Amino acid sequence: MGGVSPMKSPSKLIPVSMATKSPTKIAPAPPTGQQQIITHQISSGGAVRNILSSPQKIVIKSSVPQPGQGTVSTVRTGQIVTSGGQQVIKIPASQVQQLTGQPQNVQVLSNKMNYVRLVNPGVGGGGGGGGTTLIRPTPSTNKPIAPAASQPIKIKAMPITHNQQTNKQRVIIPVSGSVTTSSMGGGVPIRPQTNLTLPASALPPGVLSNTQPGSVVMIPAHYMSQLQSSTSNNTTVQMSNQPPPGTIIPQPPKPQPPRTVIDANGIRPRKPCNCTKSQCLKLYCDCFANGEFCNNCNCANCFNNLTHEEDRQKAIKACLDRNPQAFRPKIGKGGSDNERRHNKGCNCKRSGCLKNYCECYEAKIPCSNMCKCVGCKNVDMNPAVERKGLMQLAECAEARVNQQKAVKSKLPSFSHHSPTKMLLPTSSRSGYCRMNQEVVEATCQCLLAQADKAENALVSKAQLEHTVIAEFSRCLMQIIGSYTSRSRGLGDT
DNA sequence: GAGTTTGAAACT
DNA sequence: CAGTTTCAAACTC
Repeated sequence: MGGVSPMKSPSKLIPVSMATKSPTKIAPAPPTGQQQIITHQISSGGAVRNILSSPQKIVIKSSVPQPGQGTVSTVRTGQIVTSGGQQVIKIPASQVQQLTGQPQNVQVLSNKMNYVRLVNPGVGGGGGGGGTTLIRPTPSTNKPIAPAASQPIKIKAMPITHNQQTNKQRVIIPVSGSVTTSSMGGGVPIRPQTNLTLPASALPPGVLSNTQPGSVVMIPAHYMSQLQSSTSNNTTVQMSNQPPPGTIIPQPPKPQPPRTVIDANGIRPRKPCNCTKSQCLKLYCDCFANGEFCNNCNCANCFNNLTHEEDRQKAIKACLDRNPQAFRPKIGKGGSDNERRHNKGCNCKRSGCLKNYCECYEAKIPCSNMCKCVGCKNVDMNPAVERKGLMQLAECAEARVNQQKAVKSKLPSFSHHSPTKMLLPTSSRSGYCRMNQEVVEATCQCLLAQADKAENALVSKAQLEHTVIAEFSRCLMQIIGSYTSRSRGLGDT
């Protein structure tokens, strides 16, 4: 079978034991339904907090354009507002200012992977379509409002391309400029406007192209999420903690209990990483691999933050050089039924793909023919379940033969090998071949032929089953006979 | 919580 | 591209 179990058609199996955690390296399954209020917690002392501490107020409205959009809104920082059935995220202008040193306008995109983009006046971003919401800074803010921020801000929701699988919202904050927005209804995908040489599709969030006007900083949207959650608990942001202007250092506030709360989008918040040697700039780091800044992590010597943006970008580029798909979701849609599957497949050897070491198992999807795993038990349990039963029967029989032979020859038992990838002696270079697809299919065809034959003969169900089982027994003996004869041949040499 | 196991990523 | 090393998460005790 060429290393692939024929039973690994991607679909429905999900072992009962898989109920626990969301994959950390893998984008969670897409949430359903409309946008909901995000409930991430905001950390104390992190970049987010810094960003949020400004009294200035910007409303981000993210979602499908609806009638009623386009009204002018005045909001308070940190508030979550429902307007016209939509959720409104309020982002303090200082969040941008913290990052860029300048008042910024904000653009929010889409309801999944959203970006906020701040561009120079005249740089314009903006896309077409969709309604526009004008947002004004709240006059009652207790801080002076920067001139640029005092201008009404137009915000349009806009769909973002790619990353549909991650369902994460991200914010792109350009270095300076005014506000442009585009709506979800046909907006133009946001791309870095500067000299980034990476393809936009490969650009992970958090990439800062440069600090020139018009450049764009992409900020993982969980910052925004965190903002929201923090403000959902405390309707107003604590302004007293405002850091000095210009401080944009996302200090990963350390140890926090693992967040187990699932937000309203159905997304389990990312687990904090614990990287110690990678500086969170390699794909070992889940945060980095997911294109996110570290936040609330327990990592040491972390460079995956805005203060090390240059290093971070280098690392991103290095990763993309090695693998242009490095930042694409590992779980994609595959097959005719469009079910989730691991794009690369796993390579598990010892876990049987039944532990979270296995990325497929972790993502709660059965292994597919993309996988090169050994001893895979993370197989589809659906239609082919009967076939699988037969296969397992055959495999168990083979395993017994192997064990007996191993005992006789005092060789290591093969019993640890995959039941679905039983090794058979052969003349191949490796010395073994697997019970391959051809054998399985041939066996199945034999069984089907016998079943058809019996069916046509109008025999009883019991007789039909007996016929099939007898045929299977014959096939099995043939397979085993083939194995043992070859094995003898090999063993003698 | 320390130590071990595991497999992906990185490296050679 | 295969083999090895490094790394961090998962797991075990």
